[in-house]
Amino acid sequence: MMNVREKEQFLGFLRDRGQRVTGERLALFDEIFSQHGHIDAEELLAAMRARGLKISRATVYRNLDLLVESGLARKSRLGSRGFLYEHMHAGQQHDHLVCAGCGRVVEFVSPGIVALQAEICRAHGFVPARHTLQIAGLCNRCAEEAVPDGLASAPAPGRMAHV
Amino acid sequence: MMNVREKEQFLGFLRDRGQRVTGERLALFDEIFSQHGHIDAEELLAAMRARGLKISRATVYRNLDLLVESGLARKSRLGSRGFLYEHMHAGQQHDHLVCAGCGRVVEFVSPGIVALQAEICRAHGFVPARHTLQIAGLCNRCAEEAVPDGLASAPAPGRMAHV
DNA sequence: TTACGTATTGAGATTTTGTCTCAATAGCCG
DNA sequence: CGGCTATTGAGACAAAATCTCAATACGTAA
Repeated sequence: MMNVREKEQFLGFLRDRGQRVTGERLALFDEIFSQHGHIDAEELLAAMRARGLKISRATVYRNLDLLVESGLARKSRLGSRGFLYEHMHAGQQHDHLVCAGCGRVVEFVSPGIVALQAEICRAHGFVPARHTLQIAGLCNRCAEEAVPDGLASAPAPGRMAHV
Repeated sequence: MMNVREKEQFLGFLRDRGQRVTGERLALFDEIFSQHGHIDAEELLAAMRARGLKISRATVYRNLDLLVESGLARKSRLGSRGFLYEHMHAGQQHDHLVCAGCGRVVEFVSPGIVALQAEICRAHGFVPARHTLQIAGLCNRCAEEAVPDGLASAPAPGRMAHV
């Protein structure tokens, strides 16, 4: 089984707060860690039901928030409506590049932003906790507007990169 | 009258797109430029009605989007629900520092983030357009948890600063 | 292992936020 | 001024998330 470390972190989080380890919580954990990109609560619910699990919408919403509080998931708004969730791995903070044309989301990790965050917080007497950086622009394909067929390769969306 | 330059920009924007200059649009423009911080659509609607203006909710929502398209307003999600709007001054892009304790929002301008945005986009073949950076942390007052009475001064919230 | 107290769940109602409809109104242009 | 049509208003509608409360199941202690 993958995600042993993260699951332990989740169980520890629940124990520390005196909250119960329920079948629904474990199932939701497994589901979000089996998903690759960003996914919304409704899709997550549908995916779990498709696997034969019987779970209520309210439970999914409630426990997604719990996962976010535990630091194992992140809630963000990359589209125009609704929140999207993604699982997190310990200590790994990444940001998003969103194409205004096709909506494609590329994740990236930038040491620069971490330094910048510290600098800005120092200047304003804040203790930094976390940040959200979203850059909107046009991806190579959308920037060329009318792309000639068969010329551009089709790179896999949602890959991770370092800057 | 203030905001002459911005109002001209708005009128020009409408003309360029062949859209009409209506009383409601001008009133919304005046209202959002009379507001200082971030405000949501419902509050804006209430404020306009409190001034004796007769305007519909749909019109406020529609024209807020129009102001955003014109570049004179920005729509963001600083709280947990709903969108907040703020007026913009030509060419000025700022970001937000949000206190996780008291919710106070401090605006800042950072040349560093602009450079970073360009660098990241170059690395991924994106043409940069705009970005949203939100840093969450604890402000000086909240960081001290239990603040001794009368010790801390009460700085005005929502001020603008440069880094 | 069982029994108990209580956190958690499920199903649907409800709230919240924003969009849509379409007849009436009012800009804009000749 | 008069006509064409974008825009507005009022409320219906839709989407997303939260709330309610009885039923269930987790954790603890005997």
